[in-house]
Amino acid sequence: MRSYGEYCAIAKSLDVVGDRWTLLIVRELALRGPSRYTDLRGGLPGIATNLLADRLRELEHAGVITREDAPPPIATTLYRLTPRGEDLRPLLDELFRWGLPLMTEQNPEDAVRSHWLAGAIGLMLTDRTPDAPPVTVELRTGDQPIVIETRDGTIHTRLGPAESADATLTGPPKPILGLLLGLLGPADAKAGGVDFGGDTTIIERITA
Amino acid sequence: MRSYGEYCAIAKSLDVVGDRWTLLIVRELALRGPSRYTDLRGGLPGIATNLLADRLRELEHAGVITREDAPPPIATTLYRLTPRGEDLRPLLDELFRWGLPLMTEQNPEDAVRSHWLAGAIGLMLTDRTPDAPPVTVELRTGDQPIVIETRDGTIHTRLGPAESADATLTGPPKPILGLLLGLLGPADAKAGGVDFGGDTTIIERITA
DNA sequence: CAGCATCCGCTTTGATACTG
DNA sequence: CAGTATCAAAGCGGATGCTG
Repeated sequence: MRSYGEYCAIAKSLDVVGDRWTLLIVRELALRGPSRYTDLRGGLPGIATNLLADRLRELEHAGVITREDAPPPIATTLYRLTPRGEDLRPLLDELFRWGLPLMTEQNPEDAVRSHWLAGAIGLMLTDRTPDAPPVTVELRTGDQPIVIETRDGTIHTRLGPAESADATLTGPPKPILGLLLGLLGPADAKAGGVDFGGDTTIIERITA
Repeated sequence: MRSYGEYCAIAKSLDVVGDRWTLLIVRELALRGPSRYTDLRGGLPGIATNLLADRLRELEHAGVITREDAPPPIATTLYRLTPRGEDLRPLLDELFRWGLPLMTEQNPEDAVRSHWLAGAIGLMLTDRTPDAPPVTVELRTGDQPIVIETRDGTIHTRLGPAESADATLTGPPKPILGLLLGLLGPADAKAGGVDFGGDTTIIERITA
């Protein structure tokens, strides 16, 4: 990207991370941790491969990421956020918060990746009864299951199946999100295609 | 900008405000309040006028800004942030914070506008002795003076000359910023071209 | 297969000129 | 003042090819 040529902190930030795809690459590294080139591409559907290579170079040059050889026996290079790159997390959080209302419009051709939802869900849920025993909810939507766990009154999310879920939600991402956000009641969510499993009262405990 | 086509809140935010110039237009409206087309152009040196017109249309369509006729006798239209647009302020703040370290590099051809600095300076200064009598500092840099005032222990900034400043700093923006950020001592700031006026001990009171 | 580089058609941007 | 019109240059998306 051409520099804006402004002596302004906001413009200088955008000089570095304002390019198309750049912040989404940072998002991938923030959500997945150190990643291979191919995994990044999988999380950025539609990016041209040369563009990904260009952006990674620029981000490395700007001190936002580093490339490193993975420890043996894995023969690949990993891309990782530097501390300066980690400092972008609050910015990603703000983008997430501002964009959340837009999630009510799901374009049919929108790609869905569970890890996009997982990392963000923790930002919007709270455990209403933190002193009650911890619970586990599994969301079955997107390309892999999402596990929501309460620990010490805070919400944690991770990918992959739960060993034992107290409740499960299965269905399209939009009504599941609507339910968790408190925009949809259980009846509306069911009508939207969500299947409830296990102890459904738990859902109320963690919805916003 | 083409949509990223991702069912992800961050990507959906960027679908709306990720275009080149878009967030800088929001910055202008956030810093200046309701503005005329020509004033926006003045705060966005280098933007092509057709592009500004395009972006304003898109932002209006996205519900981020509104255009309205100014009250008589002024015959012009004003652009103003909607509440949804105001919600972008925390995002601008994060961009500002992340970009602040980049302000140590000032490209000689970087444009300087006082209002870019003024709105942001309040984010980084604190009054260390809030119980002491309020003070006023005037910065003479950029295209117009900046007034820093302490009120009730918090820092306020505005543009335009101060009626009576307790201290003044005159010179190039970079060393003035370095001084206020605590990166430069008074001697270094002087060496960088900063002229001190009035009671310079006040500067220490408000530097980060 | 992972990790790019090259090429090509298309879209977006930047610069300038022009108009109500 | 507040834009629209035009056009060259840069950037992007998609396909393909190369290298360890």
